[in-house]
Amino acid sequence: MERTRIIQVLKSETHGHGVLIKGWVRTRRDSRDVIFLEVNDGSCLDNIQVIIGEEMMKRPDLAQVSTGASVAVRGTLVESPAKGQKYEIRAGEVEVYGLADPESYPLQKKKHSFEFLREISHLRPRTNTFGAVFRIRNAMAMAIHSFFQEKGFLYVHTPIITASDCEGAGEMFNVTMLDLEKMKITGGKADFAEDFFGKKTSLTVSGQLEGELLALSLGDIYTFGPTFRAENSNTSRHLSEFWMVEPEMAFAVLDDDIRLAEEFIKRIFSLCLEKCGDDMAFFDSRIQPGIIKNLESIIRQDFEVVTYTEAVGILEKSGSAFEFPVGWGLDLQSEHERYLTENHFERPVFVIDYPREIKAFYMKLNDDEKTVRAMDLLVPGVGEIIGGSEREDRYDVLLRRMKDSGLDPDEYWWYLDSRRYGSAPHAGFGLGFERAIQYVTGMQNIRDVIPFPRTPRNAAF
RNA sequence: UCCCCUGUAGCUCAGUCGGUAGAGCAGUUGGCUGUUAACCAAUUGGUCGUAGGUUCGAGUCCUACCGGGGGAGCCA
Repeated sequence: MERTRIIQVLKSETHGHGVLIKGWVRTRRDSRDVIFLEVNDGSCLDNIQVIIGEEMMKRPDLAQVSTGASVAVRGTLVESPAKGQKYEIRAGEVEVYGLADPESYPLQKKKHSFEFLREISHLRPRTNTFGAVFRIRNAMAMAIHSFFQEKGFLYVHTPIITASDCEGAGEMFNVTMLDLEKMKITGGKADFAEDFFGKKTSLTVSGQLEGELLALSLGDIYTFGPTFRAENSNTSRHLSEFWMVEPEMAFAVLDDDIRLAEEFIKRIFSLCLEKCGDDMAFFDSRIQPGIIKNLESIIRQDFEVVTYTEAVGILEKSGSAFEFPVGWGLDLQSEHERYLTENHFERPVFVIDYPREIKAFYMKLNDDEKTVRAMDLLVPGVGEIIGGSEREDRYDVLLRRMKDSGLDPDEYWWYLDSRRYGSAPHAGFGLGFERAIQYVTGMQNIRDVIPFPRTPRNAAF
């Protein structure tokens, strides 16, 4: 007999037939004539109740089965005579794969704090919350792929090891085979010519520059992969290793970028609601009440578009006492972003045309020479979720902007070549995958939406 | 990196004015029971984050360091 996933068993239209399930025991309750096991196999939030009758109760291996043990149960799917569940399995045969010593097994039936569960990241996927989070993570990854694939975007792979000294997005991790221990002892200095690649290399902070090259060859592309930032940020919204989605469109301007971003957000949110109804109901009742309604309203609403200059005007006229100053040329702080999206517009809003001084060198300069064709999507609850721009496609302007930003154009000869030969207008954006998951699930800490988080001083598991 | 809070049993926490360690849960044992946050009774379990200091005496006060949380900056 073949194993059936518990999600399928619980959805059965009929009963009375034989089933084989395999999973991990969530709880065990003993009665005089029967043992009740709640078994979960990760396919869904719900457990299946297994009934072990008198004939097997005395078996020594079954006597030791407790929370955390893994079992296979072959039996008959029957309607449950008691309240609490529609079906249960009357066990005919139970095989114990692995026991879990109750004296040391850290997961209890009660609720644990997320801080504690983070210390046992190797076992936390066995809890309701983390099972649900990782099923949503899967659904969202698939939603991203299906959205872009349906639109004809090519999924491209950009390098993880890069020789670009600075991609303009924070501190980078070095990649080296040099013997650092030896250097420390002898007081020697790193000679990167001697290193594995013959030059200094790092882990990528973004695949965007390479993504642009592929867009300027293949049309519409997207990357979806890990990125690394060696910033010493200790917050609930930053990871040292995180996943990023970066679409890039050739022959596209800022307006196309905005339309793509709006459609993209609406689509991945609705696919999560559609594919993970039970898990979303769990987040709505246990993690963040109202999250489903909130997502549904985002899917329904038209997003607002304002220029940075207009946004600053709104903030100046708001009469709100902000902790940080508001003024043209200053970057918008979290509190300002949240005021715009939560208090003023009460919906997602794109802020465009930022001052060039506070944005990256590759963003296209507007005719006013003061602003660039950047866009940030702000959403209620978290603030910025997407950042993007139309790229500077004029060779001479890009070269000037690069020099002004203190970058060495020789290092980026390959990037500049894309503007020397067949340059074309193009635009794209970046979405932090984990932040999107945080938004959909309502999970407060980004460390709890990735299975094994990497943060400063933390790389266990 | 900065500011604030915090660290006591496996987990969640209490511990008064500085006087020598507590609860609930889980675990263990026994009882009851188609149970479902099961229930009832008994019971094991502690270098109070680490290192100094003040004091007759420190979980409690002081200093430094380490860990965790919240906020900020940077950003995605």
